[in-house]
Amino acid sequence: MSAFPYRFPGTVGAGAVASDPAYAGLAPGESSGSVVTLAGRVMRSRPQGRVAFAQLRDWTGSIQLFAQATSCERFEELTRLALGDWIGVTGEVVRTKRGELSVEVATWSLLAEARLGFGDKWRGVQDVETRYRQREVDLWANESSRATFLLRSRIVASIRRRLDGRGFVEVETPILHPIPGGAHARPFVTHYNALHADFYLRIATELHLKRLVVGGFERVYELGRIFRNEGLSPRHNPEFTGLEAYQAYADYTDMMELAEHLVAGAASDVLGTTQLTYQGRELDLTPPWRRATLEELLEERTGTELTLDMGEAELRRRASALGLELEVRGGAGVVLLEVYEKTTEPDLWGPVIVTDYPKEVSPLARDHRSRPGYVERFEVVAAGRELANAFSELCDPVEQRRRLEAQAAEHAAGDEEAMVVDEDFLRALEHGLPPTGGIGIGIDRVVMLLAGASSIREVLLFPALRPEQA
RNA sequence: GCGCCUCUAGCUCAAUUUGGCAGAGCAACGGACUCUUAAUCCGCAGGUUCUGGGUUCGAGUCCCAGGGGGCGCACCA
Repeated sequence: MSAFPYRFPGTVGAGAVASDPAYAGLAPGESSGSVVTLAGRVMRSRPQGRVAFAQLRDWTGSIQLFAQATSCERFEELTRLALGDWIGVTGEVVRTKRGELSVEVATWSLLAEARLGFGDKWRGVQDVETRYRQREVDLWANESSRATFLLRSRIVASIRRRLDGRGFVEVETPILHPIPGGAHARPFVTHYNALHADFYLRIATELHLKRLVVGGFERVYELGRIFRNEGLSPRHNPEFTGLEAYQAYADYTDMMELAEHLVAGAASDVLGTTQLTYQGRELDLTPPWRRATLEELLEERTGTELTLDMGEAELRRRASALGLELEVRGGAGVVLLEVYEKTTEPDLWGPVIVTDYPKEVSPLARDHRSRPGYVERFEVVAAGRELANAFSELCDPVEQRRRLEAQAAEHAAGDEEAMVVDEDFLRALEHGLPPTGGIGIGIDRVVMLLAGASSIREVLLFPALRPEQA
């Protein structure tokens, strides 16, 4: 039997009481006459003989507790609480003689003990390993961490609200895929015992979502976890949150506007502005964002003209002249993209909408309506990082089969990240995919930008880490 | 996978270039205090210096191996 209560109903937020305008006019030493009930952790304790002060913190904020030996039940016991103990209190809202709005404790209950501490009361917990492995400690010890994750939640809510507001329907598609598809990445493999078959954790939601557009879901999105079997870095986690949205009767130019609407909209929803500072540098997300072709940006950055038309040999020659050692195999499109990613993308502060990618590196995007060899695709780059990837979707089942078979040949030749042929997807296209625009947005990276985080681990509650050995 | 950096009390950090008794603040614990704000004051404890070897009269410090973490590279079209 535990001495702790099973419930403690009727609480209001500490932050709400602290900022309630009803108490703003309360003079030092004055009582409000209103009694409130709160619960949270004791994060500071300043017993002082026959009176005592403490800070009570819950997830809405904190407020000072005030107690007098003459009016507070079990006063001595209250002053001996450990920092971090959970308590529930009831008392009158007062302002102390020194002017601090407080709740004068009349009755209280111990809800749970904290047997371990929450770090240095001034500096918190700085050790990043502890902060990642024991996030529950980090959230109490470091106010900025708590703020970041509350911000993340609001960003995700903002994006959902804006998509819902435009008539998009949220769906959930399988995470376990019999064959991986929709992106160029190595998958995690798992085994399904009942089917005696290996399955793959999804590397994208693309193919199922397009099948839903075929099924008549004209505006559809999924916001969920994607898994890629890749290395860890400050910008990569093996599981991350992706948004993919598909809109029938739209093309990639519509997706550009949607990207601006969602990202700039989230900024203004959660920060109240689209002009921010990231890593000490100004970043203005106010739409419209600059639009430029990949080749324009390449030439701006390198001072060298590099186009698909000049062919693989010439592109490789010019890349060498720029001092690049390319190890990629592939044609002109692969080389062009590689040079762009090595020389230009990391220095694009943006935000900029980078358009018109080589068809060779975009097996799911529709041919450009006026530029042979290119597809109607763009990426949004901000702070040197890719935030979004979008295209006019390839609708032609015959062309799509050709592209996937080419991918499958690459896969068979040893490229583990190349796609394989997904017959279910191709059959769906045979039923007719209308003109459709699609976009994928890396939610973690958007959160990083808006939260000012330099590492993706700062915006993931439980980032991937090596298991500790005994 | 490779390179560089890093690991000291529960937390935050010291420990004389160039090896010489491992320390402080906070937290905890005991006490004082009727308005504190990182409360203050008195007292008392607190260590496998990441692990295992080695060099040395002597290692937190130097060397080797291993582990965790950070950053960079690779990977991530």
